[in-house]
Amino acid sequence: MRCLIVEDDDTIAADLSEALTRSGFHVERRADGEEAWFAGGTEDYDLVVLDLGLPRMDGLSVLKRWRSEGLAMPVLILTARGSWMERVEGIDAGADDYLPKPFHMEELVARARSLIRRSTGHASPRLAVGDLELDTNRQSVSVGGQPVHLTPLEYRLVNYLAHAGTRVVTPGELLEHLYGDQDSREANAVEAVIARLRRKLGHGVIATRRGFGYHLERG
Amino acid sequence: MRCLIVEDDDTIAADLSEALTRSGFHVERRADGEEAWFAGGTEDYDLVVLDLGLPRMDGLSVLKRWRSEGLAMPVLILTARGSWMERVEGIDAGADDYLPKPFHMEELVARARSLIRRSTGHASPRLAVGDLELDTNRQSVSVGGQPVHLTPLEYRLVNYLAHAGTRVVTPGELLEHLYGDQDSREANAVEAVIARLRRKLGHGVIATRRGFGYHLERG
DNA sequence: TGGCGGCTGTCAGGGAATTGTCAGCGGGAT
DNA sequence: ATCCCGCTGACAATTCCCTGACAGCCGCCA
Repeated sequence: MRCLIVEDDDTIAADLSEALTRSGFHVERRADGEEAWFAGGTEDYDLVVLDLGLPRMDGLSVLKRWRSEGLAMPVLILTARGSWMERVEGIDAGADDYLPKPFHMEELVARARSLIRRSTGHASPRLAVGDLELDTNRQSVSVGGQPVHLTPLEYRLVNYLAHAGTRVVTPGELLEHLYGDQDSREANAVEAVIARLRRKLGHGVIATRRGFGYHLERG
Repeated sequence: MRCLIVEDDDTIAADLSEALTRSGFHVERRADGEEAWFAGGTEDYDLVVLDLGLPRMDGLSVLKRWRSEGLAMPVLILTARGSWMERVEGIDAGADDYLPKPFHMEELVARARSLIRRSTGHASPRLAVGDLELDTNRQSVSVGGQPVHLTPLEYRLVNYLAHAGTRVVTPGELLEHLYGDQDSREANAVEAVIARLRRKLGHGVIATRRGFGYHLERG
């Protein structure tokens, strides 16, 4: 984990650096706002600890500029004790956390870890088999990078096939999973959906094993 | 956004409720730990505000139980002033934030919004999806630079969609997060709001995925 | 207190997308 | 060659969604 400390006071910076290093961060430090802004935009940090009172460009401006440039790394700001307005401003500017000075190093480290924990794990769950890509979060499907519009039933079928990987799935299995079996459709229903899917996805995606069932074509 | 307040003091709870409601949350409240634990496990909240001193089960235990059950919603705990040990414990138990009592409502609201941002993967308080721009600090919405006047309910819906990015949101999800589902509206209520929104925002902003739900149009 | 206006839930009608069924066709397997 | 399984286009029923109208509710102001 790579951490940027933005702090003009040498003593505090050294303490921060030591505590964070000890808990496993690779630490870099900038002492003024402009340098900090540049570093944050150029390098890729997992966490920024930002003091608000800085030479050349104050912390809030640095933060706002980062956010308006679309930089999303977690930022923990250090504020003066008791000045809650400052904290509100910081949060409104896009800070993820603040810590009033003076603070205990244990607390800083705890919050740093908490921020890291939060910021990771926002990946959207995706499945890919061959040319087919399926984003289960957005419930969208694409083939060779091209998004394809699917109806709910079509999506459910592809979803099931994708979860099966390249295993062969029988029509009966599909019937059961698409309709839940209580009101049974004619067996042909599945074939019809498959046909519509092939028209949309192209004919190289869903393969038929005559007598057995269907499976997705491996890449 | 749906928020659970866990607080045994009626006055504080009422103040919290009012402030959060005003800034666009649907608020529910529980007064003791056990009820809170149950509600948190049963319903789907976007945020929990948790007091530590509670009847029947204390706040930290509630929080730990939630986390051990795999519930990941953001939790903001209210702690006694100055007891930093309590704060560290809270964070270790899985809290995402804390606020020492007494506090200013503005700060609570700012932190609540910040937590929502973080949990939905947004850094800036200004969300932009396609032509739509939403300022969570000012609770204002504009399309293509033109400010649009929205009613509270309309704002809450757009707010929820914007935090979801371009993910497809089902009507049921909207129903739950806008109203909570204790008093369930007819499903049509959501459609009605969507229709009114489209009249105001234009018809290229909110897209329908028939059979799935709604999502904002990407830029 | 009473009227007024804004907000929001409900209802009913209509239009469009979705999907099950059917019948005919084609192509592999034996 | 023949049989059978599976494919496909057409069609109809159904489901889903949009919209305008209306009414209840609440807060505001005279």
